[in-house]
Amino acid sequence: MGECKQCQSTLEVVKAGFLRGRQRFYCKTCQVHFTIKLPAASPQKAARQTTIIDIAKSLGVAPSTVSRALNGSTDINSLTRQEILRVANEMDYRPNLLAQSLHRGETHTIGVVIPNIERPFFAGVLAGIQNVATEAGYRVMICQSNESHSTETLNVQALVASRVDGLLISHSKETTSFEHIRLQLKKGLPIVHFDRVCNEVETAKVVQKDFEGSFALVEHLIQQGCRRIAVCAGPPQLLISQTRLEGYKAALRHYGLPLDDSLIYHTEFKQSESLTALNHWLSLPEPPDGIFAIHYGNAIELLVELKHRKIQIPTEIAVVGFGDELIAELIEPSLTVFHLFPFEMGETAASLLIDNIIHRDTFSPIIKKMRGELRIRKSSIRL
Amino acid sequence: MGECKQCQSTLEVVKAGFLRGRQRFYCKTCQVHFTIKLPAASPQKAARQTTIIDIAKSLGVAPSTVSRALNGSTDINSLTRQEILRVANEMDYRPNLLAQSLHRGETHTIGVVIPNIERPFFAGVLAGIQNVATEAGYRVMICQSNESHSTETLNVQALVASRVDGLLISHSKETTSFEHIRLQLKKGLPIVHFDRVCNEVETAKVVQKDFEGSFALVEHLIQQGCRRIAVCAGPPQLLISQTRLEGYKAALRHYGLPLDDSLIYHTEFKQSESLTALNHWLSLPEPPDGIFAIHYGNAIELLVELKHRKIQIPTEIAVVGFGDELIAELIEPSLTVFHLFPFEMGETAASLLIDNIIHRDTFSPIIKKMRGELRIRKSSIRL
DNA sequence: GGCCTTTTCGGAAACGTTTCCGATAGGTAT
DNA sequence: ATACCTATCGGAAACGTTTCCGAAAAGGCC
Repeated sequence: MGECKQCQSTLEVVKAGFLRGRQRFYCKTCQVHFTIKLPAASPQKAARQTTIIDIAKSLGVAPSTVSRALNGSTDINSLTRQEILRVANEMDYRPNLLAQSLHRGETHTIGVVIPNIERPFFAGVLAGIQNVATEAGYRVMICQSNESHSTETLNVQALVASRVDGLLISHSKETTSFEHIRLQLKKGLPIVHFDRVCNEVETAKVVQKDFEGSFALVEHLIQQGCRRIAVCAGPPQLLISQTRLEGYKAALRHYGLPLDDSLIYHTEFKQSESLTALNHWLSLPEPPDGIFAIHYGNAIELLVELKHRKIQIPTEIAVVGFGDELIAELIEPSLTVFHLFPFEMGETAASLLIDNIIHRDTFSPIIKKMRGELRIRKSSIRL
Repeated sequence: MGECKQCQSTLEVVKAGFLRGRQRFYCKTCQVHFTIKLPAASPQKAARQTTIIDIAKSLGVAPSTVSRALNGSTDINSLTRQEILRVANEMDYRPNLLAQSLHRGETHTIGVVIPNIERPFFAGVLAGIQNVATEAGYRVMICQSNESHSTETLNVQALVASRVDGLLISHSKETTSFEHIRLQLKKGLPIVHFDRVCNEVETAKVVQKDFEGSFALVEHLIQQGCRRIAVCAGPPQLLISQTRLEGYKAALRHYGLPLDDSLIYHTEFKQSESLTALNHWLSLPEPPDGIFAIHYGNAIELLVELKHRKIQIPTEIAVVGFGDELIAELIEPSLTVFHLFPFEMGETAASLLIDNIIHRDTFSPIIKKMRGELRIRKSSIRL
């Protein structure tokens, strides 16, 4: 029998069931239950970072004093502070950001949700975001939706669980419902949309010149003599696809060209699709003499495929694309594009968000439009 | 005079200095000091996420019970659990990961330090890391060193302050001292190097076939008839530069070709440098008939510049590069490369690290070498 | 010496969660 | 009724910070 904790006697001790695998006892004199402690076996303790308490103990002061010394409070003797700073440095003290964040209720971290980190456009945006965020003392946590709506929702939840101070998001191509955004917005989380934005929720947004860029590209094709201009449109759900398509249509209308639905082909950013699109167009009684690809990836693919089929670019078919990359300049013939500035977009979005975080009250659902410029290259010069 | 908190009388109350701007009093009867509270003004309270305590209160149970219900403990009645889960769902409860991490002493987050997120190679690695990490329930925090040693050190410190469970790092080109790594290693932080590794510290490492790839590329050039092969080497400090240069030298030696130092040109990954390198080589009494660029970026630049100068590729000068990208295939002439698998490298590094985190005890400084393959294209086929 | 002051520090609460430990209520055998 | 048992819950401590509040000490002024 065990020995009672209070009376130290074993006389009136009886068994009293099991608790978490350990025998339980009851002392009738003391009317108290107890169990026998196991010799806790874990000498394998993970090395800890030094804490404020460690410093406090080693100097014989209170933790609050150490905190004051480290945070530059005036409520402290300068000699005490010096000593504390010395010891802190000696012990390589690093404040535990988790504890700080938990206490302050803010993490100084912003969450980013993008479709894919490998796409150069988004990588550029990320670099811009990091640049501004780091400058402002914010960390960045990145998630990829992989173009899946459910993953995007999970991403948002994960970032919210990590208690990010704000969210930057560019939607997946599947996303047509925005409840996951609305829910967090209602809870007061600052959110800024960029590139693939939506009209359904009231957030600050950073967008490209989607309409203007498309208009300029198509206008350029028309000025180069193209009369039947096909468009390789993106996923029809995406707002940017729609806006760019609008720009295309507006240009046709403006120059009095007919709108032919058989020349509009929607793709899902997948490799093979531009080929099926091309096959479709070439099988038409009147094939196109110009192609506008909403997404630069499709433009490159089309260029390669046209070359492969020995179709002359730009004389037989001219090609232009939206968005830019080194490859557009180096491929032959070089590709006419509407050049974007992803880095700047990232910077703009991040500074908008951080502003939004700091001044929660004076928020307005502003929409910022990034600059962009027509870069005319060989794939479209027919005159 | 103020009213004493204890005796509620103002008779024996005297002033007693100022404390944080507020008048302080002393009650002589009660021998107690006190100040008058200001009416705290902050109705503008940031919306809070619902907590376990909120759920507990709304159901009239203890927070520990709610925690048990949410974490699938057996120590709970299934009806109680159902109720708690229902309410939790209703209130859109999300556990505060900060509090969890603080308590558990682990964040389920891994830190990544890379030179630059915009470089396709690193973007690919990142994607691989994210893939494995997400699968294993880990979040990823990314920092860019921008090729600066001091920034890299700051990055490491920031990630440590965030209490990441482990670190993945690819060093900046400036980094020759590894104290920042050694310090964390001593504290027990699991660290895995990838790509730009070093020999100075004992960590697990994931590397490319730097030596073998270089050897294969140079061997290929020799087999194509090249006899004076120049090498556009990277920053001489980087171990991968050294290893790749070794591969180059070994191939020359193996085939009995002389080693000519004037054919070795070190660059710093900057744009203009490949041009100065080219100028240097072309000014030699015996210019090279083949160029091996350690970095694919330089290879592309050289290709463009050679075309620009109307120098025939590969007949006059053949070009090969290390590393691959879409552009290598699409440029004309297409570029012969030693193809790498960045995504797989990221996956390997991440799973190595996570394994290291979970089984801290059975760690060994293993070195994993990724696969790679010679992809022969037009820029080097002379026979 | 009494009154008032400033400087400097310690104690405790709070952030939200998990986990340890014990208490209680209700069993079931003898 | 006694001796044992299980199931289910609450309370409190802990993680590492910051911050609120007050105490102690020491000095100045009349």
